[in-house]
Formats: sequence, C-alpha cells, structure tokens
Amino acid sequence: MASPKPASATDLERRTGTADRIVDAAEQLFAERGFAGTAVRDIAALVGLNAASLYNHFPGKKELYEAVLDRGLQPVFEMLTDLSNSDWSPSRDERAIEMIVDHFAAQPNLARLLHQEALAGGDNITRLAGRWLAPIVGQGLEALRTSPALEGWSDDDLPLLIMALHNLVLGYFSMASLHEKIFGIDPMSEAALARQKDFLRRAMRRLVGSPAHPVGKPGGDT
Amino acid sequence: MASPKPASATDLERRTGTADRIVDAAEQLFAERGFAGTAVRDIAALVGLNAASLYNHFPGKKELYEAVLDRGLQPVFEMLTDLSNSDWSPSRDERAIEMIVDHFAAQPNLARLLHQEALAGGDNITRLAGRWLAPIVGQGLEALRTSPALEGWSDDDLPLLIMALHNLVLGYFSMASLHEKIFGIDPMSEAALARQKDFLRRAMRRLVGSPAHPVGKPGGDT
Amino acid sequence: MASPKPASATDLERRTGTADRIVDAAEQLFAERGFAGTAVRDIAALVGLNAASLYNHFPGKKELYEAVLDRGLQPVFEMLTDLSNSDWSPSRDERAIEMIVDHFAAQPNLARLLHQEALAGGDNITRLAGRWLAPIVGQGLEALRTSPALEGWSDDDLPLLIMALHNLVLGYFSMASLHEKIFGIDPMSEAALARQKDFLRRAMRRLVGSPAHPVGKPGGDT
Amino acid sequence: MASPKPASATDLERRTGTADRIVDAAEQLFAERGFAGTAVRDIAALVGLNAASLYNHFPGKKELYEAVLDRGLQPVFEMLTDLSNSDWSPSRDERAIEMIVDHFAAQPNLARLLHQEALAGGDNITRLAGRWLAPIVGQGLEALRTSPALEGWSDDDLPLLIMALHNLVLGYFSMASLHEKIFGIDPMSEAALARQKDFLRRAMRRLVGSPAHPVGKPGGDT
DNA sequence: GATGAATGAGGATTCATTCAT
DNA sequence: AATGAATGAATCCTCATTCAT
Repeated sequence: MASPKPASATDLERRTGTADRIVDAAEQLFAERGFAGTAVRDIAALVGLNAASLYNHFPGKKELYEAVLDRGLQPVFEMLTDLSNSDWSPSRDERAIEMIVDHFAAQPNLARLLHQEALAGGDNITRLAGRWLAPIVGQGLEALRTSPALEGWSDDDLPLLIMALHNLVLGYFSMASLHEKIFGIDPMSEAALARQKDFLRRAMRRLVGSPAHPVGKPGGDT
Repeated sequence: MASPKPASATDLERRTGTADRIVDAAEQLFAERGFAGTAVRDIAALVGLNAASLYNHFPGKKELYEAVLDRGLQPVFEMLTDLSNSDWSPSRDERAIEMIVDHFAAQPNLARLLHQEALAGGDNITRLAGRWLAPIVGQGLEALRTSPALEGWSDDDLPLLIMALHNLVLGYFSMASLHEKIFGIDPMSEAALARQKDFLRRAMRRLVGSPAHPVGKPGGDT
Repeated sequence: MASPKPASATDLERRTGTADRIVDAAEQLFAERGFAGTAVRDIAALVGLNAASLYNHFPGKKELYEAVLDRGLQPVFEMLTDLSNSDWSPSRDERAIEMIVDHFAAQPNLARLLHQEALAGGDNITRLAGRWLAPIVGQGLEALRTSPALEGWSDDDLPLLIMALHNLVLGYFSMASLHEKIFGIDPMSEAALARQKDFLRRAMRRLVGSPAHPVGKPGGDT
Repeated sequence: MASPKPASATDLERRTGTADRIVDAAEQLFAERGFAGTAVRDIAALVGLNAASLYNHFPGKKELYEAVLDRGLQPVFEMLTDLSNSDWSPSRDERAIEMIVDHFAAQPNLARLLHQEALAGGDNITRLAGRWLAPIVGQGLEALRTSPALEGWSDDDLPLLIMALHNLVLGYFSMASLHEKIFGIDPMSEAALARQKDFLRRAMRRLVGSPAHPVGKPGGDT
C-alpha cells in the first residue's frame, strides 16, 4: 500500500495532492469573496476539476472552509505559541513582529480570511479559539505583563493593546486593496512590504515600549 | 441632497419612511453577513415587507447596498472633511478621535460594513473614493504633514500611518465579536467604549506625537 | 382582502387553486413512482409550472408529500369514522364495503399511495396514525367484537382480520397494474369494478360472517 | 438450472461469494427503500465495498435489481410450479398455504420487494411474468377450477380469488411495519407468524372451501 | 477483484427579479 | 405602495457510472 509511484519532479510540481490544491484554490476564493460569495463550482474550476469531484475530497463546502482555516491558522498558532513560550530578550518583540509580518506577507490570503471570519461573527473562530486562541492570548498577556519593555499601560489596557496590535498587523493585508486604491501603491510589492515592516517595527516600539523612551531613526537598525 | 419635499405631518407619520427602514434593515444584515450572504428576502422580512415590495423603493440589491454605504459613509466623510478643514490646535487630534469613536460606537454596523467592503476589494469603495476619500485623505495627509505634533515620521510614512490609525479605530468595532469571544468582554458596552476611547487617545499620542514626548498618565486629561 | 374577483365558471374549472393542482399532480406521480422516484420538477411540469414556483406553495418536497397524504386520507378517515360510529345493522357491513370500494375506485391513486407509504415504513403513516388510525381501528375492533355477524373468530384474531380485510380491499387497487398484466383485464373498468365489489361482498361474508352460515349465489342481492 | 460448476473447495471459501453478498444487501435495501430510493453506494457500503467494486459483479443498478428479483422469485415460482403440478388431495391446499407462508416468513424482504415492484407498474414483473407467472397462474387457475374443494365461485371469480389470496398472504408481510405501528405487535415474531399462519389457514378455508362447509375450531388441526 | 478519483446528469432548493393585481 | 405568484439562473450536493491503478 506504499505509494505505487515514486513521485517524479513533475509530479511534485503539479500534484501536491488534489486535496491540497483544492484547499489552495478555496483559500484564495474564500479570501477574495467570503464564504457565501464563493461558489463550490468556482473553486473546482480553479483546480481544473468538476464540482462533483470536490466531494471526493471534502464532505461539503463548510468542511472545506474549515479545512482552509485550519491549514492557514495552524502555523500561525504554532508561531505564536513558540514566541509566547520563548524568554524575553531585548530583541524578542522585534523578531516577533518580523516573523508575523513575514508570515502574513507570504500568505496574503490569510489575513483576509481571518478578517472575513472575524467579521462573520466567527462560529469557526470560536471553534478554533477553544483550541488555540485562548492559550496563546493567555500566554501573550502574561508575556506582555512581565515584559520589561512595557511601560505606561495598566493591566486592563493589555487586551486592548493586543487587539490593537492585531488590527495593526492584519489590517495592512486585509485592507490592501483599499490601500492601493487610495494611495496608488501596491501594498504587496516587495518594497512596500519592507517599508511596512519597518513602519510596524517603529510603531510597535512606540506603542509597547516606554512612552518616554527615545527611539531611533526610521529604519535605523534593521 | 435636501429632502425634496417639505416634510408634512403625514410624512412624519410615514417617516422613518419605508425606504429608510429598508436601508436600516439592509445595513444590519449586510454588516452581519456581507453582500453575498444577505438575501433580499431577509431584508424585506426584517422590515415586515414582502421581497417584491423592496423593488418599489430600490431598483435592485446592488443599489440598495450602495444606498446603505452612501448613507453610512456620508456623515463620516462630512465629519472628516470638517476635521481636516479646521485649524490645528493642541486638542484637535484628541477631539477628532473622540468624535470618530463616538460616531462608530453609535453605529456599530458601519465599521463592519466598511471592513466587509474593503475586504471585498471595494468596487464600491472605489466609487466612493472618487467622490470623498481622495480629498479627505489629501487633506488629512496635508494636515499631518504640517502638524507640529508629528515627529519621527517621514513623509513616506504618512500613508502607512493613516492606514494604521484607520485600522486601529475601525478594527475595534469590526472585530468586536472576536474580541468578545477571546476576552469575554462586551466591547460595545458603555464602560468598554469609554476605556477604548481613552486607550486610543493614548495610543495615538504615542504614534503621532513626538516619540520622545512625555505623555500623561492613563485617562489623565479626559 | 376578500377575493378580488368573483370566480367565474371558467375560473372554477381551471383554477381550482394552484396549490390544489400541484397536490393533484403530486398525488399522481407519487402514487406512480413513489416519493424517491418522483422529481419535483416533474410535478411542476405536470401542472405547467416552473419547479421554483412550487416553493411558493409548499416549503419542500416532503411537505408536499405530506399534504398529498393528508388530503387523500382525511376523507377516508372520515368515512371510516362515520361507519364505525353507526349502529350495526344487517346491511351495514355491505354498505361499508360499497362505500370503501367506490371511494378507492374514484381515487385510484389513493390505494397505491397508501401502499407506497406502508412499504416505506411509514413515518408519515405514524404521524397520521396518531391522529386518525388509532381511534378508527379501536372503534373498528369494537364494532367487530360486538357484531352479531362475527362468528368463529377469537378476539386475538380480530387485528389479523382487520389487516386481512384491509389488504383485500386495497390490494385490488394498488396491484391493479400487476393484475392487468397477468389476467389481461383492466381492473379499473366499470365492469371490473362492479365484479370486484360483488366479489368482495361475498368474500367478506365468508370471512366475517358465520363460517357455517349459508350464503346466497354470486351477485344475488346487489 | 443446476449450478453449472461443481462447487469446489475454493468456491466454498469464496462462497457466500461477493456477488451473493451484494445481492443480499441489495435485496434488503431495495425492499426497504424501493429502487429509486436506494443508492448503489449504500448497497456497497452494506457489503463493506466501494461502490465501484459493484460494477465488477453487475453491469449496473438495474441489472442488480433484476438479479435480486430473479433470485428471490425463482424459488417461489418453483414452489408454485410444484404445487400446481401435484395432484389434488384433501390436504394439498393446506400444505400449499403452509409452504407459502413459511417461505415469505423466512424471507421478509421478498414480499416487500414484490409489492414495491407491483406498485411501480412492474416492467420487471412483466418480464418475469412472461417466463413464469403466466404458466403458474394458468396452472393455478386450472387447479382451482378442478378442485373439488372450490364451491360457490364462478369461473369468472377465479382471477379475483387468486389476487385476493395473493393480497392476503403478501399483504401481511409488506404491511408489517404498518401493522406493528397500529396494533403494537411485531408481526415478524415467531408467535405472530404462527398465529398468522393459523389465521390464514382458516381464512382460506372460508374463502376457497364450500361456503356452507363446517369449519373446525381455530388451530384445531395444525 | 478492489479502489480512489473523476464526471455528466440530475435533484432539491434558493435567489433576485418581474408582473399582474 | 404592497403582494402572491412566477421564473431563469444559480447553488450545493447526490448519483450512477467509468477508468487507471
């Protein structure tokens, strides 16, 4: 029952596994159009499949959507878990931002997907929240609370601060098309992403760091 | 844009006229479920109307959606226009935040609606952008550029800063249900809104104000 | 809100009400093909309607099926109730058969429908049974028990006797097409129905009446 | 009709061969849900097989259905043929009933299947009728006609009588679930079957025997 | 002989929209 | 202005069947 064919190079390129390719396509369309706005048929077409074939891999649209969310969020959760478990060091927060921004920059659909879900009220977020979000947020809160860098915020502020950072980071990606239309810049270009990363680093220093702490010049220590 | 008929007594009776009530219902459902996820029939039912009757007031679903957006955004635009036209004063930015937060707090659907639209890629935002957004953003940029309070940001940072502020403010409302599920707090309660207003004021001081500028205690000068 | 038009004669002929015509068509097709074998589209087509229009009158296929059963069975139940309430007389049983056979002869679909349902396990029969069947059967049992004509059967036999009579009467109609194919006679023709009525009368005399009781010649006392 | 191959040891191992097990499962599901209501996939699942594997044994759903009918009906036909060929004796009719009831009691699906088919209009019954039914019915008619026990029925009554007996016997099984729901008795239990056999014997004596003929007590001569 | 994957056809149902009333 | 009824176009999904493995 071992895989009957040694997967050739071409196989690897094309056949990442039909189910994976379906999730790829679904991720893209769900992120662009939301759950209700995405037709199963369109997902299938994007994979070059008949709509009926989809049901050989997923029991239904809803489950496919959940698979998309699961696959997209799991690495994020793992990353956050790792980060919140690591000891604090002067550079930890910087690296965290760097990693998070890189992650969402590499997966532009993810932020949109998350935002879609959050807006939809998030029955699925709730489901995921139980498994991942709660512990991460808990650790995150704890990390922030004990962070020597955190100054000027009371304990009650911390949830708001977390939400604010979350909005700051994800908003850039989920609002990308609006951003582009207003300012005429492609926010997903290499240059724009680099600038945004730098911007976020400085913004977070201002937000999280000591309010009275002197901060270096833009991009000064990348 | 003034109402074409001088509202008579009978008008007032019929007022909160059917069309308005339709827009009310539509706003709520579009905000909750997005455009694709909202059935015309459901909007009508929420008004106590037959779906067919909707078409006596709006030519179609799309136009109704646009009417919702227009009605919701126009006051925002007007508010922003007023703000960006007013001369700078030490308290102007503070008042701006106060007004904006109050506005979105009073209309919880609005932020969700905007986010939905922005995520959808925003053909409608584009349409509105031409009429309102561009000038406002232009004035906003100009205001920021000349603001004595702005320190530590280069001109190139300003668009990112505007987007960041936008995400900060709107995210609180559009992510409210997620927020609630994670932290177990109702973000739309009076107390929570007051706290968020205070939080935003301090956060914006950190972001917009001089990074080295000393900032008062939480809630210190409400 | 009174009906805006005085229904003309032609109206009455044609527009027995769309819902009724839908139930007519559904009754026919359900009887011929069973529930699973009947396509909503075919029912609609038989009424000259688009499949979607059906849903303006019935919430779904299942409910339409139930409506068919309800409409078909209610008169039967009423008839049986009347019969089981009436006092026994030497001719009562004869009249009962006459009425029942006439009823099913006039509605050939009904017996097939009932048989289909009974074969399907009868979730719907259960539902109807609660409302009608139980009392009727109860009264029927009681009527049989006290009937002076009943001889040679113990109390324990009565349920079997009722089922047997039921199968005897309904089987003729539900098996009509098989009957026809085997014997080359149209069982729904006037002549055949008259003969079957006569046959049933004599058969029931043999079954229900005193086993030792002399019985007249075939058709002797119609 | 003897099995063309002398069943070898290996045959016996493979026996209750896959094809047979498929027909078993199909018989059950077709009897429960009818042809249209039964999914090939469900039949396969009941055998623990993939739907595609079915097509290694049967060319299609229709053919599988026919195989079920053939396998189920052949013994019945053989039994009836034997019976109609045997000389009349005082106990032949009794034995016939006994055999028939036993046969259907042992194969509860069979009666349901037959009824389903008969209700469906019976293209398949027609096909089988040509091969089996016609001769059997012919012999049955002839047997009845010459039976010394038959009194009180004219020749024209005989087809009706045959159908009546058919309905009487098969109805018990096909209506079993309805029967159970109404009277709260499991008609397929040992005790109930014994009672029904006894009941049928007496009922048929009344129907077929001389109407003036004295009949013994219930169960008197089993 | 078994199976995972693929698919065209169809099936129930929803939806936005129209129209006569 | 309101509505019941009608509908074409979609939508999600099931089904019987095929085929390469």
